[in-house]
Amino acid sequence: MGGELQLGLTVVIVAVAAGVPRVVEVRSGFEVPEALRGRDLPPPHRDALPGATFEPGRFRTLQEGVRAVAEGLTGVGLRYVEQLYTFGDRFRDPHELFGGPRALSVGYLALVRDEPIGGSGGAAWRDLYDHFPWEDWREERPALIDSVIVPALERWSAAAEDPGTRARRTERAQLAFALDGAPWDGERVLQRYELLYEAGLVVESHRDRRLEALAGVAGASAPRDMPRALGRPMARDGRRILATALERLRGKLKYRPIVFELLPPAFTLHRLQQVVEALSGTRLHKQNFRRLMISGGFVEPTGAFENQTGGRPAELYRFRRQAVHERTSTRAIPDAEA
Amino acid sequence: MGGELQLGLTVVIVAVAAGVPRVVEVRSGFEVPEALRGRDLPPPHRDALPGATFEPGRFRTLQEGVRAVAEGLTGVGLRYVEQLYTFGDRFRDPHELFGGPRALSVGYLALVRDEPIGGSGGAAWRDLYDHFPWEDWREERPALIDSVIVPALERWSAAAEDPGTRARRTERAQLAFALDGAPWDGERVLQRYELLYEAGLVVESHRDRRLEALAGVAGASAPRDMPRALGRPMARDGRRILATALERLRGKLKYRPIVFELLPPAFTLHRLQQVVEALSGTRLHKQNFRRLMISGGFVEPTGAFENQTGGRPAELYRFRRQAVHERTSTRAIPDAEA
DNA sequence: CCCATTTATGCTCTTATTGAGCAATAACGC
DNA sequence: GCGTTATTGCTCAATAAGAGCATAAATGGG
Repeated sequence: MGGELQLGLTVVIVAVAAGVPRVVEVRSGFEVPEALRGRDLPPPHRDALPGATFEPGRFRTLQEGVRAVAEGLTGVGLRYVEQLYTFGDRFRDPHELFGGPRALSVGYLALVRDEPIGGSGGAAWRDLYDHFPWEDWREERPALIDSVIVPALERWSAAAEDPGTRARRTERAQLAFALDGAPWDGERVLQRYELLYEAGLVVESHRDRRLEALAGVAGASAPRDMPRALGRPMARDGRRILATALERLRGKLKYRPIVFELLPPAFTLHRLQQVVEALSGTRLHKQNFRRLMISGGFVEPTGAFENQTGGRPAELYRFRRQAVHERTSTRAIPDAEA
Repeated sequence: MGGELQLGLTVVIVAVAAGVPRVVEVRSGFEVPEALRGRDLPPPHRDALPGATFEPGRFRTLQEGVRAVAEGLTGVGLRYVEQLYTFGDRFRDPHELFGGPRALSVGYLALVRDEPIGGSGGAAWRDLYDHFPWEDWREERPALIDSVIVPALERWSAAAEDPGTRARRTERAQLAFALDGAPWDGERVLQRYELLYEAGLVVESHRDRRLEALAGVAGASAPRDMPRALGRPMARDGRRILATALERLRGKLKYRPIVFELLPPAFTLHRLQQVVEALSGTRLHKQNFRRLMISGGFVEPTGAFENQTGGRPAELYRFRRQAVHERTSTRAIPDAEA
């Protein structure tokens, strides 16, 4: 009852450039299996997260493997690395459908400073919110929530035969997208992605169902309707891993001073706030943000000033590493504005 | 450069019985390798966490595998399952030292109600704090911290030749055990265990170094001194996984209503508080705890009463599942008493 | 039956945190 | 000089949270 097993490492490498949260991506190496050439295959998605098969003999720890993969690919030094989750659902890699080994992957989150990618592997930065347009609330409530998501989720709920299922779907939709008047919870990134996946609102869901049908998985049938697909898709379960990373990042931001790993040694408080906002996807109250950073002991002034601000020059601050210890209050960033 | 790879699942199954937090353990199946019979091997530790090799063909998800392992072994239904971490450090399984495959394991946390174990696999409950006596602050600051840990950590710091290392060790010790007057942080369970491991205060650290020396790992030498060992050891990296589980559990307790998975459908507020205290390892202010539970909407009265309390009868409450949604305030339990 | 004991429950008081906004400061370009 | 832009300082109110006092409702011993 064994079957083959393959363990991969996948890294979500995040930086923030001028208010844009970005992720390192590579071209997907997916190849259409021999037996299916010419058939009605879904087009392979080209964006993929960088990763590699874990070589047991080569690294003492998984994290060493991650660093080697990521730094080799991008030439950028990882300033923070954290294990996210191990993704092991069957068929997460389409090759499994055609006799390939069961492919598990350990996902990692890595933070880097905003630097150009030096590697030669065809890696490039991309705006994180290209994949999750509904997650960026900095300007305003994203329009596609009301114009596309809500109606589609309502149709999806209504489509369930069983009233119990119907109620559960409605409730999940309300919870994930704060439709019941509750405030938006920026952290539920994965919950939202999975809901959209199940409701058939992201292309991957159709791709996977079609592949399963082609591979002859019991009970699988190619979906007929193809509603408007949301966000830029990724190969395999890349977007699920990315959603996990964003969720973790948003959560951690709140009580651990990890933003600073994304910034140069000296920065203005405005720049710092911009980075936080880019990742949390919300706007913050400027004065309160400053108060928390300073009185919380996270930063200290350098004495130097930045005068390209367009207004009054802003003082440059540096991160106080000791702040990690003092930890008087737990919070590391304030709540979003109402 | 491949080498073999083996993926295991390991489960930390937690319940609370009458104020005692307990974990399911099995007898370790470690066997002394042929080549080393009769040599000066460290005695194998008998307590082990339940687990099994993951069979790729058999389960659709890792979590299904975990449920099968855990419920098959104990006969107890898992009420909550969460992936913890994937442990992949080289030599976490001693067999690797003697030519065995690289053994990774995906660790899971599972919560169950306090029930007798029905399985036939030799599984049994054990007090969690047998393994971490320094983590239980319910009665008072554990005496062994001042009598054993602090002096030993001071010796360990002083033993470093390099002044930088010395300073770093001192700082880590202060941070982990709150020696600088900072309040005890119950969540740093893993940090503390790893510190004690590095400082040679838990037997596993000596065991591992002896094994590595026997297996001829470069740079490894059997330790000479054997200071007082703290807490009950476990096979392999069981205690590291257990520490990870306790840390996660303590953290999650604070902002997610998962305590209720450990309780019967109806319970007194006192019982609820006991369970939280057992896991957090601290005492809570009774009135404030009640206030938070009730005003936070986590519980509602059933109307029935419990009169075996020894004093005034206590009302029985039940968990309000909807509380998960309302989530007005984030907190799910108050801070510890000062 | 009264009373000490025990545990549950209700309520107040004080302080710290935090959301929100007003106002002043210090640069720039015309 | 003056409008513009952005930084910085400060106040105020609402809320959450820590701590303790007081009362209620059971038990058991004299």
